[in-house]
Amino acid sequence: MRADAVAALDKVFALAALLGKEMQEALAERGLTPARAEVLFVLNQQDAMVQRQLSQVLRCTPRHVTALIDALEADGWVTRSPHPTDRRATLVTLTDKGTAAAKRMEHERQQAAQTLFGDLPATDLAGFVAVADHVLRQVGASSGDGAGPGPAGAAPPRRAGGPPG
Amino acid sequence: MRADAVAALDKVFALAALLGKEMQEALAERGLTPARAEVLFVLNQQDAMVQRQLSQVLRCTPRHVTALIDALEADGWVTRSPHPTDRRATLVTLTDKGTAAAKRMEHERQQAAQTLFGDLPATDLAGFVAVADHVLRQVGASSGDGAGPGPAGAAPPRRAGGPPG
DNA sequence: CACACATAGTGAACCATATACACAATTACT
DNA sequence: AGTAATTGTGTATATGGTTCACTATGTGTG
Repeated sequence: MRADAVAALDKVFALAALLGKEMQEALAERGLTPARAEVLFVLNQQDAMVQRQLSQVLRCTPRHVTALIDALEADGWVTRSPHPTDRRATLVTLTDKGTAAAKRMEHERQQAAQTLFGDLPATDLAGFVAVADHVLRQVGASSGDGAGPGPAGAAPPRRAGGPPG
Repeated sequence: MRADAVAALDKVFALAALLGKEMQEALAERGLTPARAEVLFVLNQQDAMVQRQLSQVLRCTPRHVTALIDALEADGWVTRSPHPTDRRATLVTLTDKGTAAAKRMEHERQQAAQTLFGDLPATDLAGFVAVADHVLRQVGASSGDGAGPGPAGAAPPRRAGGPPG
């Protein structure tokens, strides 16, 4: 039983919790939520989408897309328009406000990456990413083999600082 | 503008998303949710707590604790009992079922850590944790200085595999 | 003792994320 | 023409949260 492995797992969740909270607060200042911001992000990459497409890209139900677009449309981030050929479908397009927000967020994402990782040696960063990739592979492998219930209590200390042991 | 920094940030979020999803599914199989599981986790560490204490440890509102305990009590994970001296307060105690679940989750958390990180050299792991710590410090520093809006669009690719550039 | 004030839990109402099911309109296929 | 698939959405539900108001207590002060 390696204690450093447990510490590493705790660290990942501490990081996720802190970054997630930070991001959420920054979004809230703009009147956005994570889920809605992601819609803007996706629409900024592949302009104008039908809701069905969005539900596939976002990996959520079509029903939830309806709700997200309802909210985004109400606040003027996107507009709904009829599909030119398919009268069942609805096209979702970013407004100017939505486009500006998406571009700003994309820029700030890269800026944040520089702030957080920018002053680290390239080798350290490469090592970090290599370990992360290793773990990502392990997750995929252990979840697909049908052996056991998986890491049920993996991340109890969701609020940074937890018990590092 | 370092591209590897952006890639590293993406990796962190990919990791968080995947592990989080994995954990949530494992908990669901036991009839638990992340928030409720955390209550069991906390109660297993510091046995028997008053709800007010719980709200402080969990960093949520007392009202939400009421809701969480309602759900946990309904499913037999915990019991409410009157505080011996303070008639306003309510003591929350793990049932046998709750204790067993908490211990099992704690065990599986350590097991998961071994699976995910166990076969990595100690030096790699130490480097990983060092980078994570560095980032945690950076987050704390950049959020407290009141300069700018923070990483608004830091983690759009919440569903693994996003655009690594 | 009486009164003011703080504390503990909760009802009511609300928002965000997300799901399943049912259903009407429309399109595609036979 | 008729059946099957597709698209969006109404309704209901679960989870994670919050704020506000209110009751029942405890605590401290004059």
